[in-house]
Amino acid sequence: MLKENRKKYHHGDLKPALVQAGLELLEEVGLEDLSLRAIAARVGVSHTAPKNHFESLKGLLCAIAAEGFRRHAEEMRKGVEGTSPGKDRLRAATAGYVRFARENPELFRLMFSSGLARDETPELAEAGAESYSVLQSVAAGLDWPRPALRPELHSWQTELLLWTIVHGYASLLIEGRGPRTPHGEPLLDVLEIMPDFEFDSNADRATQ
Amino acid sequence: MLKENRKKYHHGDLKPALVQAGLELLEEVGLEDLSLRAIAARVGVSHTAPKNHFESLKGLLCAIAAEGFRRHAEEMRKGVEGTSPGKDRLRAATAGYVRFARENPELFRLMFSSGLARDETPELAEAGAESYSVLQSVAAGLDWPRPALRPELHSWQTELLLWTIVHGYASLLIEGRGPRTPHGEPLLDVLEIMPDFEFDSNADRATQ
DNA sequence: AGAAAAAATTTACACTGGAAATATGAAAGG
DNA sequence: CCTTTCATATTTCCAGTGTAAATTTTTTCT
Repeated sequence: MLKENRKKYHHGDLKPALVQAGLELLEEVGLEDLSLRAIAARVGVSHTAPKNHFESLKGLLCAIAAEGFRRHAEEMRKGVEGTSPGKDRLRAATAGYVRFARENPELFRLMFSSGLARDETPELAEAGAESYSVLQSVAAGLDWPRPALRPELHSWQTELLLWTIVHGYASLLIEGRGPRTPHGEPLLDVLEIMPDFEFDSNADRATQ
Repeated sequence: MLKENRKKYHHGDLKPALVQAGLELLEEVGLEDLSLRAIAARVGVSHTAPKNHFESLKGLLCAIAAEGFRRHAEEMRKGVEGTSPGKDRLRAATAGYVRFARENPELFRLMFSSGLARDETPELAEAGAESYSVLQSVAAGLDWPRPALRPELHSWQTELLLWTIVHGYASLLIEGRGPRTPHGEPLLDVLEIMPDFEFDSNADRATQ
């Protein structure tokens, strides 16, 4: 009986509005200065209104981070689609991963460096898994044949290695601690240091 | 004229005492709940006393993080000394890096994920560089001969790759987002996924 | 219409970091 | 020895934070 297109009561859709406002404010003021009261004020409600939709500030942050993971996954998928398994796909996925971090540094920090994973909601866990699954599918294209340097690596190790490299890279980059070229400029392309995985045309049939 | 062993005035050595108390409280209550007032209270002074030694809370956090980087470097050096350049040294350094992160997760987050690098003090910058230099010296042992997979990699790229892998690994580990084996257990040894660098006895002479 | 439930506000409280004025105590100069 | 000086620490105050409880407003259901 709910008419979705009609404003239902006081605000209408406060819950998603808070998430949206939080996403905006997050990049504007930074993670440490993001406050529940400021988010509520931007939406135009009192600072206790969110309590009806989120248990606490942490709950709201979980929802914001979850939306972040969905966009993170989308950013990688966007680049990946249309590429063939192998180097092009790897380039597209890693580029998407790093691009997302550079364009949403505070959101990226909320997702990965805020300790939110310790008490994450089911929604957040699922969104995080969705993001990782994109990387997994890319790694699947590298799984067979195996990386030349470690012929004995299992596929889950290849995935982990890929994730570790691209994540460490993005983390250090947005934190301002490197990576930099010897000339001091930020190194923006992770592929410049990515170890060569071995590709050939048989990669397709290995990707189930 | 200063007699170091005698209490000099009100407190004595408030500055290092605050850093020490901060290091302790940090791991006890976590980065987000660490407060200036709690640190001051632990030392037994008023919450405005730190103002005489640190410009603000951020300044105190910088001093804590700097001490963290020194211990971080020490943790790696401790394992590295006595090893010969190559795989053993790599194992020791990476193990130290990850061990430090596991034993001081909140401190590690303060050092690398708190956005402190944006307005870091000279002390913090120097301590961070000291820590990185240990990794550099280890990478030097891998520099010649070059990693098998990317024969064209420059030495700074090898350093960066090594740093990226071990840092991404430690970050994901303490954040609880992986890395995990397929059975769900945390993967504690980064070498299980580390790409093989090529070593031989000539590595020594290449390390100047 | 009236009852029930949901949503949002008001008020209050215990925290936080920082600014300003004040007090304390140690060192230095006569 | 006494006083001055100055770094150190305290007291007081303020604006801001998240959360809980009681209350008001609006929607929904019978």
